Amino acid sequence: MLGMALEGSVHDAVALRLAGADQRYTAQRRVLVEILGRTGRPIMISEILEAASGLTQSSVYRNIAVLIDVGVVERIAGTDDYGRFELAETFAGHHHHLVCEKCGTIEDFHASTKLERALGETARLAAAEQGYVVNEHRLDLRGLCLNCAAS
Amino acid sequence: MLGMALEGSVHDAVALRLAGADQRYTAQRRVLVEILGRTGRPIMISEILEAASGLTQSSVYRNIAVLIDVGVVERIAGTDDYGRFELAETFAGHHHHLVCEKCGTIEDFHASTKLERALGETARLAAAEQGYVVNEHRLDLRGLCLNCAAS
DNA sequence: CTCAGTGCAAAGGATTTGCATGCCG
DNA sequence: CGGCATGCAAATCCTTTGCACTGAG
Repeated sequence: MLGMALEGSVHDAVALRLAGADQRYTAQRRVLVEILGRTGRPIMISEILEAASGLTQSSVYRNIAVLIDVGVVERIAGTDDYGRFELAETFAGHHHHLVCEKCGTIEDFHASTKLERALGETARLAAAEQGYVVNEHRLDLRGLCLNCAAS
Repeated sequence: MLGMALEGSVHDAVALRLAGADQRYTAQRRVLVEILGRTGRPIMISEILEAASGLTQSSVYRNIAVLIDVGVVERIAGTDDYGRFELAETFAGHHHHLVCEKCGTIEDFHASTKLERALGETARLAAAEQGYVVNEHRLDLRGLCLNCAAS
């Protein structure tokens, strides 16, 4: 599983998005998408730098910014203030996060259809009540990951 | 409404928390609690400094840290990386956030009993499936605030 | 008196930007 | 060739910390 490449369709879709913004799908950007896609949880810049050698910190920041601009990557805020990044829901599918309050690690999880329905309804209600234009919802469950709960 | 003081019971409870940690409820800390309590949404340090004159930035950071330590204040992460702070749920009541994706402002809102029940159930399920110890849940609705939707 | 609390200035640390060079189209 | 992409280093900006002073108990 590890080391396996992402489906080509993902890269094609990303290339399309970049092309639409007159941006190139360079080797480094491809590596970033590959890493984020395989990891399956939001990761920090430092983790990206460890995952692949030969990447420069500033270029990673710049390329992540570009990928965010074209809607391929999303920035996730956890409990600490280290930025974490993952593929946007268009590519990774709709999901939510389990945030460890001790180590800050974030994992993905999928909610039940029932809950998603309730969330959608709430979004509509809140929008109606407060005049908000609600684009999406995010559910975070905070607690201790398997690792931190043990120690 | 604005300019109205918080109920004394809030200050009493805060004083108790601080005393439990051998900390004093100083004038400046009282001002912070007063501001956060009246604002009713998570605000940035800069907003706190504007809301009251005579506060020093470093002292505000330090006092906010103390209040977080004793569980009176919580740090909220939005879309930008400016830290935002509000009274903990023990004092402000359980609620969720409407996050404006344009200006970053965060507003509080309360969810229906039905949704809260569904959220609790989801937390239990996720905990069971992933071995997580879930302490709390957070629901963010992302979109545009009244102000930004207009412009 | 003693020690936490406060202010001011300097230090930290993640993130951003300027600039010269490299490389794709 | 032209312009975006990249590396390196310097600059930013929120936040934290060192240190001396003040004030409450």
